[in-house]
Amino acid sequence: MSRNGLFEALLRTEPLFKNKEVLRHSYTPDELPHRSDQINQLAAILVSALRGETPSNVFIYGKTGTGKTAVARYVGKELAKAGQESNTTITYIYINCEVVDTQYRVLTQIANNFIQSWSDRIPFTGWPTDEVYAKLREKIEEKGGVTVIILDEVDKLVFKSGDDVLYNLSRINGELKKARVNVMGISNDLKFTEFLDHRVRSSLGEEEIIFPPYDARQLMDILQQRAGMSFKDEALEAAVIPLCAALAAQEHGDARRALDLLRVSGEIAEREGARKVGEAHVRRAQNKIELDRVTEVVRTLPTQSKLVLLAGILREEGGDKGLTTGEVYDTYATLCQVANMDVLTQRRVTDLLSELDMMGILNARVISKGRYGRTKEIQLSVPLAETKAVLREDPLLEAACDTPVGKQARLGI
DNA sequence: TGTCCACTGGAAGGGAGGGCTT
DNA sequence: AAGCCCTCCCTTCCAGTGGACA
Repeated sequence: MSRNGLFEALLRTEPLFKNKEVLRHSYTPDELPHRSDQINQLAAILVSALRGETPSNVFIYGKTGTGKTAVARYVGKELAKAGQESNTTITYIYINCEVVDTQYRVLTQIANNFIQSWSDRIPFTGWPTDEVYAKLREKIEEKGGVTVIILDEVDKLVFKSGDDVLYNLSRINGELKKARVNVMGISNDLKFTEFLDHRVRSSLGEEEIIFPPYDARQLMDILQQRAGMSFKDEALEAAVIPLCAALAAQEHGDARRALDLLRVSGEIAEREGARKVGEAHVRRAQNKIELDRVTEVVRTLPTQSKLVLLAGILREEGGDKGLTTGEVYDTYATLCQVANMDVLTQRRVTDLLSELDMMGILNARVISKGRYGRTKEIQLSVPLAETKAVLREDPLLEAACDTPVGKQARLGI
């Protein structure tokens, strides 16, 4: 084959996408279908900023992929735009607390928004926190008007660093003369305010907006809108969008998942050189997304958890069904020796099993076997061969992967 | 009906490691 | 550099338990 031949075939296939970016998470569309209620609610709260008053702080709740971030950013941008037109100073700052997850970094990030020159910026580390806070106050005062701060995934911040940031931000208006600050917290954990100091809770939760999950029909509208922008005409078979919507609706109405499905289906179809995206591509995309998720989770597991998981896999491969904690632990202990790792106590392994259960890698339910005691019945919920292949990538586990266990070991295989 | 198994899962505390302050 | 504090991972200890079996 000539050197050109490698790409020739790929180049000859007609692309199905017009603009793939539209399907990515980072894209904020100009129109948000089925969210006009929430947009209006939020706008009604924030409109007082345009009148020079302090808007109430807001907490926004809703599961992943329900449009919280998109709505908050959209309204924030519109508000800033309206501020410009009416000559009111409105600053809008968006912070994702999964990335910026300490009090120091949040305050620094906000303050640096007001500081243009690099040399005056607050450094990543070094300053005492209250000095950063003082600088932030000074800068907000200098700028004047209303500063809207959006703290996305604020629950991550509170769980990692406590509610000090929220407490400080909720007090800041009392210390400002002309300027005003409004905080908008976004969380997908409905119960998370229980962990907050009551003063913070009452001050930041002045208004609450709930984002319900999308149902299948609403997801279809969203997909339709984005498909029009991202795919070429006639690139999708009629069944594709309803199927993506139905599958995502089963996953608690996650629009992000629906868009992922559509994008991955398109990628698979394109790679195969298909002229249209069909139902089969969506099914394959569904499997691929799920496998990618599992692979990623398993790959980043700590070694001890990997060994516990491997113990389960080897036992199930050997034909053992309905494993108990004791059985998994025995095998785990053997594998530790092979891998030359410390053997943890059974108590600790119980916790690791519970963690794997929570991650959806296995199913552990407590059962009683009467005379023969009470235990967890463990069943893996990931494909054995693929998961084992991921574990084998870890050099520490290579030898352990080929250890005969359970029935096999007894038969001397 | 009582016993007893094989655990479960809470509580408390040790110790390593990282980050911050002095 | 030293000291302090916090977090994470782990151990030890132990009371509690659903249900098969005698």
